[in-house]
Amino acid sequence: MVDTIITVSLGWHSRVALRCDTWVIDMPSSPDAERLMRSILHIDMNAFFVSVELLDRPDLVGLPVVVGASSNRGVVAAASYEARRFGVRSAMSGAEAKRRCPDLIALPPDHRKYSAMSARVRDIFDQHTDFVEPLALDEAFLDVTIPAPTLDRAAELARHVRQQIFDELGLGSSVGVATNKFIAKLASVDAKPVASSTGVQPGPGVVVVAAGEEFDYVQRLEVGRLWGVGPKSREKLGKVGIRTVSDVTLMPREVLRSQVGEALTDQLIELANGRDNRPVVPDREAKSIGHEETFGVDLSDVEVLHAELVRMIDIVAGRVRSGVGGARSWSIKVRRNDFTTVTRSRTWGHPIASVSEIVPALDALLENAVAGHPVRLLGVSASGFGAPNEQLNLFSDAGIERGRRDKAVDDVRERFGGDAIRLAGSIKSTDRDIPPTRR
DNA sequence: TCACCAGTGGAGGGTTCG
DNA sequence: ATCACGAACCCTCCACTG
Repeated sequence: MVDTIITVSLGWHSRVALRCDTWVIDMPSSPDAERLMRSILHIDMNAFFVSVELLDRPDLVGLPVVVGASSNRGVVAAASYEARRFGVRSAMSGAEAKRRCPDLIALPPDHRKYSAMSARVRDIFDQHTDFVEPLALDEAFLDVTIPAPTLDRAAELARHVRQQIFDELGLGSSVGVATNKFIAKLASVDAKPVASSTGVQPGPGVVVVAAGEEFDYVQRLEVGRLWGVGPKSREKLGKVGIRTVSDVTLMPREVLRSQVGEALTDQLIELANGRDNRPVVPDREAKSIGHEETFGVDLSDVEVLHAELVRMIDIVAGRVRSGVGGARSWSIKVRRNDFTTVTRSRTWGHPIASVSEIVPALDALLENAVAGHPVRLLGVSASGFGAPNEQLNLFSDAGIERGRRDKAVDDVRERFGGDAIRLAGSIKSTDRDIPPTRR
């Protein structure tokens, strides 16, 4: 587990960092709490998608711009601060955004562009620490304890990184500095610009929550600000009179547990006291890979659904093969037109990724999941990754054929692009030259 | 035969987050 | 009835094992 051990001397005591795992502190004698302190940064890009687009469209700077929501069906993926003045928020429907701000400019999203820019931001982070944990394209945690053992030094570093991102990439960001992840993330919110109906205030850019002030910092916050408390849990907590973070610290453990369960209770108590000992984990590996789509119109035709299923399995299996190679568990997800959602899954004794092996199994689950209802959404996902067992294939001709075919498909796509080849099973009967088979 | 363990792993449903 | 998508994680039930 431990691939690198770094020891640094920090004055009269030393620290040992176990890479990819956790922090262990070499503690000589006195029970000085400060000794356990880490320097954590939460860096959040300001209106990231929009800001990236504006680099190519300087004419739009200062105007209300959103990415996404170009059709009335889509939602806002990111909004400029000028757009936020009108109450436009991310995840808002396009129709609603347009209603609040009639002059809104909506740009189509270009995910590849944002990924590329995100990688450049990441390069800057990497110059300052090995401990970078991305949360999304536009935000990350950095453990900078090694270059900046005090929060003052960390704040200095934060200002430097922020300046560097602006100078080299032309993008704005906000940084929270604290002794743990949770507090750092809260602080980065306070570091952001503020858009009100009167105008856009710049915001401090870097906000530090000093060591020892974590508890006071969170007490007055609304309970929904705690990580893991969404609308449902908020509702449950409200039933027992909990509205603020402070209420959580005053409530008996058992009451919390009865409302939100064991795991969340433990987490809430820690966070509500301003504590959070989760390490910054670099290079987190994906535990599942999936793909799902909501159809333009609800689908009822079994044959069409089958074709869609094959298409999605093909997409996911391709990604799985290009990763670890195979997955033991494969599941489908069906959302019916009445919004009920069901999942069905199957687990194999060994990892697989061969379409011809997966399709029949998931197809059998599909019928059961659909149960005659029109389908609004269909999804496929894989988990339990591992290398597929080649040995098994060697003993059967069919296995060898399977392996060869999937490999051939991957190769064609590699050279000629993802659309160059499709599986026959993913072609709807109406697309074919032959009439649909009767069922 | 019943009850109880404790642990493990699969299934299926659900919540949260960005 | 907040919309889409992708992922992580949690809870509960259940079967199996020793």
